[in-house]
Amino acid sequence: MKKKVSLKDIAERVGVSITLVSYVLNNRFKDRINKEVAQKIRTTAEKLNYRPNHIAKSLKTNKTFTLGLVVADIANPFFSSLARIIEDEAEKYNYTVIFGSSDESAERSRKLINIFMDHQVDGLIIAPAENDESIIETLRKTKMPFVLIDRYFPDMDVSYVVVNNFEATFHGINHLIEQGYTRIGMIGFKTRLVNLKERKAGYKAALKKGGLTFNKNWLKEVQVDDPGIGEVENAIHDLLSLPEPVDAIFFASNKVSTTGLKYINTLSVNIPGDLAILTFDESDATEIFYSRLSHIRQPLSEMGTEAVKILFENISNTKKITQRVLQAELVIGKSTPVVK
Amino acid sequence: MKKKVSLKDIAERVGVSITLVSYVLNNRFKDRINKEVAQKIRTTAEKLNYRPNHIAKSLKTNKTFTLGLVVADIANPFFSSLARIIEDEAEKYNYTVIFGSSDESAERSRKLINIFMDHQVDGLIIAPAENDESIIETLRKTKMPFVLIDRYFPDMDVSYVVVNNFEATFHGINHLIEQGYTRIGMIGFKTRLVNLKERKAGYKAALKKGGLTFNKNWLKEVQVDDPGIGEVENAIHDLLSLPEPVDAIFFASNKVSTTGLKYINTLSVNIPGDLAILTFDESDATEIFYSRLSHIRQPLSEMGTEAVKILFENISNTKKITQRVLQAELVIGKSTPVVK
DNA sequence: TTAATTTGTTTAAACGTTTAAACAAATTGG
DNA sequence: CCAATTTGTTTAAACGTTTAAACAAATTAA
Repeated sequence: MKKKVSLKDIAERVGVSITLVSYVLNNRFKDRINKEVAQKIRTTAEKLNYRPNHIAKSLKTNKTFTLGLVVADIANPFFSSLARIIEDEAEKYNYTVIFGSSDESAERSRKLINIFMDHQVDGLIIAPAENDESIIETLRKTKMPFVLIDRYFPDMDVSYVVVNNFEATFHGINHLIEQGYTRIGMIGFKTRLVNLKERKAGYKAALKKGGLTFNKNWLKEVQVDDPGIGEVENAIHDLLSLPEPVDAIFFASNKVSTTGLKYINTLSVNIPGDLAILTFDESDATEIFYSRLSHIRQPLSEMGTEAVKILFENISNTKKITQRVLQAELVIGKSTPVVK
Repeated sequence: MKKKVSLKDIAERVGVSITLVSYVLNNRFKDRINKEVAQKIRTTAEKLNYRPNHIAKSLKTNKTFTLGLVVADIANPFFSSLARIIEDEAEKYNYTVIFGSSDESAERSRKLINIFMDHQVDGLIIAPAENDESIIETLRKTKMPFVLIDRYFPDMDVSYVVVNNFEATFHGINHLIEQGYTRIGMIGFKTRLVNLKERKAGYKAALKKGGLTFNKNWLKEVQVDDPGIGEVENAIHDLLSLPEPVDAIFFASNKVSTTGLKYINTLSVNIPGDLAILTFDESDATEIFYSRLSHIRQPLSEMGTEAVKILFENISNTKKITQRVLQAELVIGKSTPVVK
């Protein structure tokens, strides 16, 4: 097929100026423009199958109707579900989403953010990685609107949407204690990411409040990035091999819970008889693992829509900072029954 | 912070023409250009924190270094894993990916493809929906390079990367028969999508070859798009309530297997004692379901890299059509033991 | 009847790049 | 020493839009 048709082609065909064609197709000055000419322009545009060149438009208007999404890993169901919600929400504003996975690396984050800015996105939604403070800080000094999601930096004055990790975990662990568990292990992450640190803090606080003294052998921390073959497996093994093995395990995210559960499947451990399970995040695992798992459910849908909403407020109103902490909810399944 | 810096700003600062700045920063004519001037340009670019305006560049060069990815649903782990692979692969070519979910609707497919083309993407990777023939056919007549993935249209002369659905399923069902199962149910889809029809055909062919006469009560077909609340659950219920219940179920995709397994969990059916399970696609469920599931594994990584490779061949060489059928592999787990 | 206004359309510049072509100055060749 | 070449740089047009401003013709007002 032939060349792409431009306003010029239509203009020539109809015998008018490019400007007029532009006005008609953008419905501007409709009270001024001759109805018949307008109609003719419209029909030839249709006939020639005209599609506006978004790039040219963007160059002039400085709006690309594109937004950049930086997540840790789009293959992680947590982020892909979020991505889907963001996609749908963005579509309502006629926006398209370009995405990238940082793999929890600050270097990759920076690279992605730069690339997206080079592409002149109108805004960014970012799940920042561990050492992204400086990147985000530079971004803040820029006129580029953005919202952090899932993770944030406590005393940085930027928009974000996160959940109440501390309280949610606190409640979760508290639930375990109330059910009668007394040796509660946790598999978390070796990281400075606040959302994950809050989960750790919530765990410890709940133990304390429940009158259980924290035993450092109960807390296992793995790498956030590069999974580390067998790290989770070893952690579980260790927790179960203690002189007094744990009677419950709290998985701090879907990532560890998924690998963890796979491993537990290979052991002859009876859930929840021998071991109770509580996990942060919902996933297929939550329902498929043979006893329905008790878990802490993040309001994904709300997170996504809020993030987009805040971003667009930021895009139009500029520099309005909104920080939202949503409530994660404890869903009690069958993996944490009352201890007999 | 201030305005974005452009080539013009650098040019003015250094006291040279915009052209020269462009040449230097793009490393063109390096043998001609005065080393010191070049250096000065580079350092001021650095100092001003110059970032090229990709949009302006694209307008001139007609390349956006962006590609569009259309999947059924980015939240489906099958597609998000694929997306991740495509992302990584595209990055090697310095490409960014914009994505959209069609929800198996032709109308949405068309819309997404149009949007992506308006954004002047350099190419498209598309998992087409059920009635996308005409859209793809129009696309074919265009100069836009594209590759279909996962699904294709048998006698359309376009590039694609798919798997051998028929044979893979045939082998899978054959395995069940060899293990001694004689009443094998299938939960598939009510659809015209070839990849799924091939799975059905493979199922039937294997039954026939195995000397089992196909019983139409064994085959349940659900909607591909709009899941239909309880459809899968009812199907399973029916299969197990037959006068002679099935002794094995083949799930035709991760989508049905995930919901199916969740439901089976709520029943008092013993897997694999009462019921063997075979599923197409790998997912967390495959390993987490308490007996490791036998399944048919699609070579996701190969699919993604091949698709990108073919797309880029198409982008540079133009109109070279490549059709790749990759081999899906039967992974024998513990859900399909020999019948005693 | 002429000035002011309205109507319908065009001109021209701009957005930030790329790139072919032009050009002046310096260098080389014969 | 002059012509030809090389070196280093600039001019100008272009990509496909948008948009302020200009404009000519028709209409209205006084």
